[in-house]
Amino acid sequence: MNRHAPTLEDVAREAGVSRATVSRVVNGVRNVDPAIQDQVRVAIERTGYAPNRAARSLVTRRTGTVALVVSGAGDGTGDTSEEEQNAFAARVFADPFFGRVVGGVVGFLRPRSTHPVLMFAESPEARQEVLRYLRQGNADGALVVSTHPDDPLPALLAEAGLPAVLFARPVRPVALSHVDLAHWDGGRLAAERLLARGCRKVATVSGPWAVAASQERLAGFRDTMARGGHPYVPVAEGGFTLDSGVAAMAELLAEHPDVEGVFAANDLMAQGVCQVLRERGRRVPDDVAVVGFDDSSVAATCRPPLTSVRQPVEDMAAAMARLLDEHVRGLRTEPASVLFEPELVVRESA
Amino acid sequence: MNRHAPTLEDVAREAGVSRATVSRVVNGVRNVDPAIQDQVRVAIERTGYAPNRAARSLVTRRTGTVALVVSGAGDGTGDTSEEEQNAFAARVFADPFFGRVVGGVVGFLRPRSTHPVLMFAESPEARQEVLRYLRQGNADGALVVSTHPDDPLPALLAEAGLPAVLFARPVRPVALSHVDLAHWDGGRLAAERLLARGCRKVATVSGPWAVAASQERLAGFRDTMARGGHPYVPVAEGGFTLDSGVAAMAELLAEHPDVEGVFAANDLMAQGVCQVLRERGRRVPDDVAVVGFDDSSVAATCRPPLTSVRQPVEDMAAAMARLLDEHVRGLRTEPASVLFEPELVVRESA
DNA sequence: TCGTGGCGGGAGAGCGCTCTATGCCCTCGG
DNA sequence: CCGAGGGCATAGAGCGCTCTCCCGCCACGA
Repeated sequence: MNRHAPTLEDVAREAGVSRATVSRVVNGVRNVDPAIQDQVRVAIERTGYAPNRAARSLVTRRTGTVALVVSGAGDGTGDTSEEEQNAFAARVFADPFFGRVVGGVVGFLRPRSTHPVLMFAESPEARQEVLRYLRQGNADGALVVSTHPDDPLPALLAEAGLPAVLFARPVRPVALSHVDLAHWDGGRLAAERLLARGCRKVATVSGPWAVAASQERLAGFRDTMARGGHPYVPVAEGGFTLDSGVAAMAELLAEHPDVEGVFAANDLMAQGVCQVLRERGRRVPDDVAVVGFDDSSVAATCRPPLTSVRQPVEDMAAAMARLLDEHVRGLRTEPASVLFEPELVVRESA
Repeated sequence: MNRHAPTLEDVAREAGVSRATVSRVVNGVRNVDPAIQDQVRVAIERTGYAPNRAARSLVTRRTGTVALVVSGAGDGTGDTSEEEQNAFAARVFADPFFGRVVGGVVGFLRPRSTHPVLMFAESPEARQEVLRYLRQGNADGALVVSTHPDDPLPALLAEAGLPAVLFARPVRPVALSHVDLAHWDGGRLAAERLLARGCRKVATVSGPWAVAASQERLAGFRDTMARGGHPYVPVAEGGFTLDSGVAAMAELLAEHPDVEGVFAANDLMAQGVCQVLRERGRRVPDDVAVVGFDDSSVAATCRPPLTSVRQPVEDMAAAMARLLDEHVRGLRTEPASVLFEPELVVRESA
C-alpha cells in the first residue's frame, strides 16, 4: 500500500540493464547472458518486483483467467433477485458433483498459474453478463457446466466466437468442444451388477427425460436388463435431487411392492431411494439392492454406503480445462470431444 | 475471434467525437450533452463495443475481481500433488457451508459487476501463489475462509498490506476485518431447546478444540445447561465431518447410554450422530433429541430433518464482500468486525 | 584485413484506457 | 459591444508491459 509497486523500469535501473532485458529474464525468452540473468534476478528480489498482469495482458491479449460458468435454466423469466441467486448457488453446490468439477479444474489450471472465475448464468441477464465479461477480455474462455438441457448459453458463446468447452454433449449441436461420459455403459454396469446379484424385479429412477445423459443411462440399463431376460423395467422420472428420488421411489414402490433392485441415475436420488425403502421396512441390500450413479461423496456417507457407477468427474473437468487451454493457445481450432468410461464401485448397497 | 475487438477509438470515430467523450459516456461521469450521449450510445451499439478491462485497470488500478480463498492447514509439509489438491477442493465443497458462502459472495458482488476468483491455499506454495496473485494486481483483495485455526495466510496478507476480510475471528489477532457469528448465543439456543424438551441427560459433540468457534459454542451450551441445573455435560471432540460425528457419538454412547439429548456443533456431525443413534436402536427425537448447528442443506435432507442453530452464512458472506469493497474503495481504513446473531430453526430432531 | 553471420542487448512503438490540462463557444453582465 | 465565466469537448500524456526492429560485438572464414 505504501508508495508504488515496483515496475520493470525500477528493476531495470536497479540491475543496470534495459526494460526489455528484464522482461526477457522474467519470461524466460531468448538467450540472456547468465551473469546478467543473475543480476536481474537479484534486482527483482531486492525490489520485490511482481509483473503487473493488467499491463501484460493489455499487450498479450491473454489473461491467465478462465470463467467457470454454472449455467441454469432456459427461459428464466424476469430478473433474478439476490435471494434466488443465493439459492441457485447453494443448490448447485449442494450436489457434490460441482465440488469435484471445481477440484478437477483447479488441479489442471493451477500448475499453469491460471485461475477460475466463478460465474452463475441462471437468468438472461446473468448470461449477458457472462458474455460481456468474456468479450471484455476478462477471461480467456469459459468452462460451462449446464444444469438444464436447453441452456442457451453454449449457442451464444459459439455465436460470439468465444472459446468455450462444455461438460456433457449439448442436446442441440453446437460448435464447441465438450467432454462427456459413456452413459450407456454406465447404465449397463448398473444392470450387470443387479443381474449378478440375482435381482429379477428391478426398477429405475431416471434423471430428467430432457437430459440426454438420463436417456442414455436408462437405455444402457434397459438394454442390458432385456438382454439378461428382463425386458420390462418400470421407470420413474426424477430430477437429480434427493427429494425427487424420494418421490420417485415412493411411486415405484406403490406400484411394484415386490421390487428387488433399483438403479438410480445419481447418488443423491439413490440416497432418497434408500430412505424410502428403510421407512417402508425394506432392508438395503438384503431386501432391495440399490445402485447409484456418480460415486460422489454422498455415496460414501449414505447408509448403507452406495454401490455406484463412478463418473471420473475430476478427470473430466481437467480435460475440459485442457481442451480450453488448447483452444485459447490456438493449438486446436476445431471442436473436439473427449469421452470417458464409467466404472462400477462396489460398496454395501448392492 | 474475427478481426479485432472495437476500441474506444473506433466508437469515437463512428460517433464523430473524441475518445474522452466516449469514455465519459461509458463511465457516466461529468456532464455530456444529451444529444451527443445518444450519438455515442448508438455508435457503441453499432460497433458492439465492450471496454477492455486490462486497459482500464492498468490506469485505474482496480480490477473488478476479488479472490475468494479457501485456506487450509497450517504447516503443510511438502508440495501438494494434484491428487491431494483435488481432494481438498472436493472435501471443502462436501460441506454445504461453502456453497452458501459462494452464494452470498456472488450475490453481493454481481450487482457491482465484480466476480470472485476461486483459490485454494492448502499448502505453503499455494499460499505464496495467492500472495503473488494479489500483489500482481490480479484482484483487488481477498475474502478468506480458513478451515484451520492456525492458518498463516491472514497474517501474511496483513503484513503485505493487501486488502482482505476474514470469515471468523482469527485466533491470533490480525489487522484485518472479519465477520463472525455470536457462537456463544448459538450454544445457548441449543441448550435452551433441549432444556425446553425436558432433556436432562445431555451430551455434546464439539468442533475441534483449536477452533475458537467450537469453544464458544460449547461454552454457551454448557453455561446455559448449568444455569438450567445441569452442570455436567459430557463432551466428545469432533472435526466438523460426518465421520468424526459418528465416532464421537459412538464414544459418548458407550459411556452414557442413557443420554436424552445431543448437541452437535455442526449439521454434518449431527447427521453422523443420528446415524449412530439409529443403528443403536434409539429413535430421534423420541428417545434422543438432536440439535445441529449451521442450518445447512443437510439439516433439511437428514432423516429426521434436523433442528439446528441457523448461521446466516449468506448474509455473513455478503457482509465480507461489502467490507472488502469498502476497504478497496478506501472508504474504510481501519479493520472492522461484524457480528451476526444465530437463530434456532426447529424441525423434527429436537 | 575485411565481410558475414549470429548472438545478446537497447530503443521505442504501441496495447486501450483514463484523466488532467486546455481551449472553444455561448451566455450574460456591465 | 466587450470581457468574464462556465459548460463541454478535445488533446495528449501516461499506466506497465511486450515485442519488433535495430545495432554493436565477437568469431570465423576468405
